[in-house]
Amino acid sequence: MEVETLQDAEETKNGGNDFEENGSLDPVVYQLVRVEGDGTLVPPTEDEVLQIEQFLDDKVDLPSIDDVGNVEDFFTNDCMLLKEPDFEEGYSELETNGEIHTQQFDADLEVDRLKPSDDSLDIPSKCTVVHDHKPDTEQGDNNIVHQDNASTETPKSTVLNDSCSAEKEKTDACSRSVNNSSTGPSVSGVTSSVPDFSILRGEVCLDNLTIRELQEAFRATFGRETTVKDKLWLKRRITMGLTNSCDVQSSGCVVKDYKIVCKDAKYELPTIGGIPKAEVEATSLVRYQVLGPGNERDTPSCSYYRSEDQQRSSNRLKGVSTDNDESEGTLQDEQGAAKRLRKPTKRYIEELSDTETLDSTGKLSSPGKRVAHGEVLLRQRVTPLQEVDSLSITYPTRKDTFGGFSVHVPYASRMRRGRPRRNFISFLDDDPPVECPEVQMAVETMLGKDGEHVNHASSAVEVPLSKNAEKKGGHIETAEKKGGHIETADNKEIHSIEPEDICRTDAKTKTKRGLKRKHHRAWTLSEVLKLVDGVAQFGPGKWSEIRRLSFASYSYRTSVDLKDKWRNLLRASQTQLSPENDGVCPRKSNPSIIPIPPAILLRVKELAELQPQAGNLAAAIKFSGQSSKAAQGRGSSGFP
DNA sequence: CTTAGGG
DNA sequence: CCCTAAG
Repeated sequence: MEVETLQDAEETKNGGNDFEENGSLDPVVYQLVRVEGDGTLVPPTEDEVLQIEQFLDDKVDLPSIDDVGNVEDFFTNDCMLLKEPDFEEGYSELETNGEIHTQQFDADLEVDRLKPSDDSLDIPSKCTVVHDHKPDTEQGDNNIVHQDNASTETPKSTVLNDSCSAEKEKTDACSRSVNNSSTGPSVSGVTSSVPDFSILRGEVCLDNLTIRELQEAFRATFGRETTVKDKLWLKRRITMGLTNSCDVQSSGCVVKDYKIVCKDAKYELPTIGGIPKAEVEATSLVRYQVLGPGNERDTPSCSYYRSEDQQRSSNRLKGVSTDNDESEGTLQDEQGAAKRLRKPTKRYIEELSDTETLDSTGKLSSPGKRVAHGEVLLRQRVTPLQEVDSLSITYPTRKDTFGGFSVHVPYASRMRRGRPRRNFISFLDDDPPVECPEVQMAVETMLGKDGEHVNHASSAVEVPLSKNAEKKGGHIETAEKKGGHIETADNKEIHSIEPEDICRTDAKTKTKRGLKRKHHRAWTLSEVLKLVDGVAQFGPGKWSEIRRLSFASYSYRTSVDLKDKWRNLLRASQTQLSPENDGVCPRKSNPSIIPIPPAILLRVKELAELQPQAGNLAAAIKFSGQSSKAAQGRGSSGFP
């Protein structure tokens, strides 16, 4: 089920939350259990709970999700959701409830959107008002249109699988340029591989755009093409993408510098706090999209780029007036001084000596280059107890016993950190034995004990920004306040092995760190947006502030997380927007990763350039990793 | 405890 | 994400 469909369902009904309002909600409680081969039921491990719990706080804001099929998938595996009263009806119940709940969490989205960033206010739990401004005529229209588009547009998988559909989309683009005779003034017939971000620059009323321009805007927004020719749909999608909200007006929205400004100025996206960004945009955009790195004027030598990307950034920081043609050494010294000096960590030292013995060719002088090497070493340490050859894929497995059965399970996914599978009946009957503190928290907040947090918790339903498209399980939320306890699951993950996990698992056992690794939570679009806005407000480095004010509702994001994510965003904005990559996912065009919308990356880039400029010059941002790669621009044969 | 950086 | 160093 796609988001817009759900949303429309809610729009037409507009009363999807009624049952929630009057509190007559049927307190159906789902419990997660594992079904064994003999039909016995076994309580979940903590891991499984965690997997499910993840969807508690994740909220859907991505344009496309696969739900229905996954729900079915979910039941084909060894986990299922049981309706507490009589789990025999679990299946049908889930389906109906699934719809209800999706509607509901759609409403929760609204809560989230309406929520002031400081999170200090109590938000009314219903937001039916939100949809009132939508003309009724449009609602019906939308319903039809959306269904239509769902089938005409490239399959949903393309949303999640950008690279694989690249070819197809290109052909689509070709045929489109033939079929579509509409003349877009600024959009050339040639579908360049680089999205035309300029379509969103300045003040553009989406209503005035042609279909093709809308498509281009869509592309600039989502980083992928679309063949949808429906204006309404396109406008809504673009607006949704730019506002990161499902609640958008179908018309009357004006794009102003990548952000949606509604005509009635009723709401406006959080802006980069008062910072004049127009000119920066102009320069940075042009440079990256059109000129490319190799075309910066005052940088004639190629070695300049190859040497340090931070130099480029520092130059950009200084604006157009890069009269600062200092030598590399000078710049590096400058930045080296700005950087906090730090002596190697113990672990690092250990690794150094370790690799020294293992591999004399290890470059001790350049620790940064040793990353790949280190990973290899880690992998080599994996010593699976057993290996089971299944379908030509060899998974490291270990033996485990489920209720008397001895089976092989993937090594990584069977870190049983949960309770033993005893006392199953009481598990169903008693209060949900919440072991994970996060789940505990979520449940508590949903129970309404903490009035301030109730809405936050229920509004924190979002689809991860990047998830494994091919093997994602269902995720339908059942967030209820009345003791409802949410279970969704990503079943397939149970059967798949993330190499990373193997490494981690092994590393943990090796190092005997009993500490539980924090449950991985993919960053969602809205989280990223919040982060970006936070940085815009408080500046980079004020992570605790950002966390307190912008991430009050996301208890699981620490300031370190924010910092890390920002670092990644910087890298992404560096890599993903560079002309060489043609906007394609850098990492082997990994299909499982939904690229961060270019619009957001642009903001990141702007901030990265703006902030240090405001502060001191030497505080240039250091880009690492791909920076040298990204900097190795090819020819200066610019773009049209 | 917070931030910065390397892993 | 984790870990550690430095404030």
